[in-house]
Amino acid sequence: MSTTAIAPGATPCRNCPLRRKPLFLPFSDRELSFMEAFKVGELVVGPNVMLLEEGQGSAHLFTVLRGLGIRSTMLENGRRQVINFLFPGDFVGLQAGLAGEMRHSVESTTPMVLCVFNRADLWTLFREEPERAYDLTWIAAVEEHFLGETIASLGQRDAIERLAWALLRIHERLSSVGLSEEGKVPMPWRQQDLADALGLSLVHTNKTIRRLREIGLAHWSAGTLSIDRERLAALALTDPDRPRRRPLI
Amino acid sequence: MSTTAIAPGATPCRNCPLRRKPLFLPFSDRELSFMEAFKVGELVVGPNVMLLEEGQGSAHLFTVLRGLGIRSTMLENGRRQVINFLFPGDFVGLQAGLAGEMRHSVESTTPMVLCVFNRADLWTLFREEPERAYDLTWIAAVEEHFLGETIASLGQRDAIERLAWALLRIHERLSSVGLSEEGKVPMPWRQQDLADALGLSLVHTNKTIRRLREIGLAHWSAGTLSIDRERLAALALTDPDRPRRRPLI
DNA sequence: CGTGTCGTTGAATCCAGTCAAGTGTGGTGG
DNA sequence: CCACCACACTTGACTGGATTCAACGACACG
Repeated sequence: MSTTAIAPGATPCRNCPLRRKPLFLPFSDRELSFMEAFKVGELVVGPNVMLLEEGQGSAHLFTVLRGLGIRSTMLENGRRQVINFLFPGDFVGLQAGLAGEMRHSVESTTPMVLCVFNRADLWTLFREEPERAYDLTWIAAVEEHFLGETIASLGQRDAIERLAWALLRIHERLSSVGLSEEGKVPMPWRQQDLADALGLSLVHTNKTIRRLREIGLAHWSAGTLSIDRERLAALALTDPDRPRRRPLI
Repeated sequence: MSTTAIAPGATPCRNCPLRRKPLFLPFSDRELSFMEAFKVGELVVGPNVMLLEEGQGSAHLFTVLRGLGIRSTMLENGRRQVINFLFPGDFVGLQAGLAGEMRHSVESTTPMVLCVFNRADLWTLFREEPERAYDLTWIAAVEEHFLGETIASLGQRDAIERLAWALLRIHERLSSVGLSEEGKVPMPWRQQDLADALGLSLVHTNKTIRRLREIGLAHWSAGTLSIDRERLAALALTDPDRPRRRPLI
């Protein structure tokens, strides 16, 4: 069911975040040639494939081109925490790229296509392409912000607020990468995944989702999610129009 | 009671993380001269001073030279989440430095001394000092890892495990920057701060700390903390000797 | 057609939050 | 000097949200 293949010298990463925003803008010729040089290949995997495993080193960094995934860690007591979900445009493996070992696992949920880079090329990037390096750090800082927001949710919101916040965030993120159709977005993860992400039990997650459906705030079935954005945001106590990405310098 | 002062051209940051680890190693002459150039001044503040405020822009980045602080955000429902505690060697404001606006507040707990940088110099850093830029990104990646660990704690550990984990982590961190004396480290934060960091109520935090004291795992009083490291680690379900920082590339 | 996975639902239990009151300490001003 | 207040820390009692246990239905798959 799951296949992996690296296709060296494949087409350049038009969706790659290793450049200035906004997403989906075409690269310049100079950028294209650079990406070609830095890129090692393209990784195509089926669903439910472990891309990076906790505790192991990796010679590669990845950029998600297509598909959705999960970044998670296992605690010493055997419980699983989903750190975040992976969307197209996400960068994966910087930590391992810098520190040399993975502290978390990365696995695909849907089939995925990833852009593969050589870890060893990272230093070259910083030396010869300061703009790219700057963008990379910017991505890390944005990522850090999102993790901070997650911490706030796990620490200070109750179950229904957490669910509202998570579904809203996922819906926004998928819409921003063009995966929304008539307000519906793909939602391929299991309830167990969402429960592990929000620090809730599977049972309570299920019942809370039911509550959201009953009051008409979110419908999630058959791998598809549709929401009442305004009212969900009110419940999540989050300003949905809060600015996220500002101009650099 | 609280004073702030910027002293331009002060002594270079011997404790600054903008360089390769380990901490406390002296800078090379080249590094020193660079730090002198990049550094704008030194910020000295009293306890309980708001250094950066949520929603505001800042022209500066900081490095903690001395003292302890708090990084926190306010949720829309008025509840506070402490993202993390600040120790000597921490870098503050990268997110604002890149995104232009703070999404969280930073305040001092004890008197602090910080190294001040110009946000606008960040791009110069990337262009002219790729090594420093690399180190900066490495710091961001390490920070990201710690936030991931916090997420796992808030999501998957119960109250006593969270406390054990937090006290262990704080003790380790303070020891690593040389603030330990005979196993005792300063612990200037309030129980309310720790509660807000761990997503627990003040009352329950208090009672859990009491439990830890009664079974002899941690003593925290009068701003001083001492722990039984081995048994606390066993309770926190964390391997205390897990390697944290590996060689670069 | 058995098997496994995921989703769903009910009941009982318990951990953690809330409410409320009390202690101790340091600072302030009469 | 002492009354008073502000603040952090304690402690007990009650409540409730979330977990756990358990069972069942739907569906895909070999």
